[in-house]
Amino acid sequence: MSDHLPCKDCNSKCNSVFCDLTHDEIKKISDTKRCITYSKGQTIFTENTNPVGLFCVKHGKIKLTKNQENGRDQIFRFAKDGDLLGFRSFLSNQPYAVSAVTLEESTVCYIPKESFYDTIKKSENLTGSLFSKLNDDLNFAEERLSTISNKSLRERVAEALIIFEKTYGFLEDGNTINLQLSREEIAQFIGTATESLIRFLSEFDKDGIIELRGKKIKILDLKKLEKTANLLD
Amino acid sequence: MSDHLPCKDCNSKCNSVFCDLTHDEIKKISDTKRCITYSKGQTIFTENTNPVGLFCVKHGKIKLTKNQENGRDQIFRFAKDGDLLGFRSFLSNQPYAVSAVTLEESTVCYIPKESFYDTIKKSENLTGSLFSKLNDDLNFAEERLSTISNKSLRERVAEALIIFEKTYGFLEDGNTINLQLSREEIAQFIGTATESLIRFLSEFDKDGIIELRGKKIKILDLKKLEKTANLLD
DNA sequence: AGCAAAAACTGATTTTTATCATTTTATACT
DNA sequence: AGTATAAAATGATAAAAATCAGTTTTTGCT
Repeated sequence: MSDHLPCKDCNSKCNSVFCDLTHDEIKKISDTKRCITYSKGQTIFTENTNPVGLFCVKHGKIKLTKNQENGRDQIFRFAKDGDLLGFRSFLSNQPYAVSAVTLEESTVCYIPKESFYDTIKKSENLTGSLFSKLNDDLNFAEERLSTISNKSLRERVAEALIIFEKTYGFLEDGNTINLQLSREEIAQFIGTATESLIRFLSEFDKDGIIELRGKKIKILDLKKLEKTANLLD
Repeated sequence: MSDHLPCKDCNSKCNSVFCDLTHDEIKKISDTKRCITYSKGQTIFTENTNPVGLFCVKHGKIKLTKNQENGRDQIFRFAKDGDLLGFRSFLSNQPYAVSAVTLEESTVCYIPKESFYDTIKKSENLTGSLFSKLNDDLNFAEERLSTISNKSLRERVAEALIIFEKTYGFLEDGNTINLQLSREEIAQFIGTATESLIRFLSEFDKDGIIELRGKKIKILDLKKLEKTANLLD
């Protein structure tokens, strides 16, 4: 499935690194891009394969995972509207470090290497945005590193829910997290056993901090959740 | 203490992002830099303070740490000859995310923001090197994240020793790791309690994989150590 | 050299988390 | 709708790691 709205008219443009490009620059990208719609659970690219281009998320939710030696997956981070995928492999000329898999139906625009490379050479703005994006990713990774090595599982479970909300926000009701993951996937993000995760979710539910309805999670008491995550001073 | 060898004559030049600069470019950096020698345990810069420039390691060993909520420190990574410090804060115009503390006497060259900024605007090479350095740091952080969430403490202890060796190499004898940390610091890198770390070090020593002599650690059987770290196929 | 302080180490115990086994609930399919 | 299958949940137990308490060793200092 394909869909060729020009980049300049894309809702996600200004969440992306292309926000400050000139008309001509954005047109160049736009003319060479190809938009693809993936249904839930499809793989956009796979770790250790060679990239031919990069991807910009038009809309959707995507997990970035890595296969571990022990056979399990780990979720490293999430991508949302406007996020650029695979540009690190592009910049460093190396295979993809992670796999990208959709968490719901998502439309992603493929940008060939060449047109991106031409633009980056000319545009100072784009270079700056890319630095800033890389920097954000690194900050996120270091935050996670710090969380995983210093916080208890209980704290990490609470923090994960807050991260989900910060990344994708709430549904219209104002308190249901706008992301549906399996318990296994949540555990893969937190770095724990599924059963252990479930225990803490149930506990938070019992304590009235959250409400579980299948895969939907409502945050009933954000302050308490933040406190549980040890995120308040 | 100060020492003004021009960058072009610096041994660490080609371990640094300045390796491929032109004569003029390197001269500009060189003319504005200021080299400072720190003794062991001194702080070069502190997290959450505002950067006025960046630092290039002429020679020495430096730990990059972050203070955790629970009062403890965590060591994120290490810097060695040629490494650039504080450039992320520079690029993103944000306070330092980490503190830099010397692990032994180290000479570090301070480069004012302006001269670096001028160079980066003109030099495609420098931009490329910076991307590549950021990318390496991010890969390292993600590797660590994956290690900490998926490996047992035993495996992580073994892996840490290998990382120390990969970063700083061996002494002339060919098997003593060229880095002396306190047990507490090693634990801060691995993300564990000091006592737990000590137990595994003692175990490896007993098993003939390593030899402990105070803070000096000899690797007697690298293959076994790699196997213990789960790093072989 | 001798002493105080800090760091390294060891043992016992508790806490945390993973694992295994099983039941309950939800989901997908004809 | 009814059944097969997968996912979620719960309980019991085992394993891993942290903590606490104390001893030994090392280091730094006069």
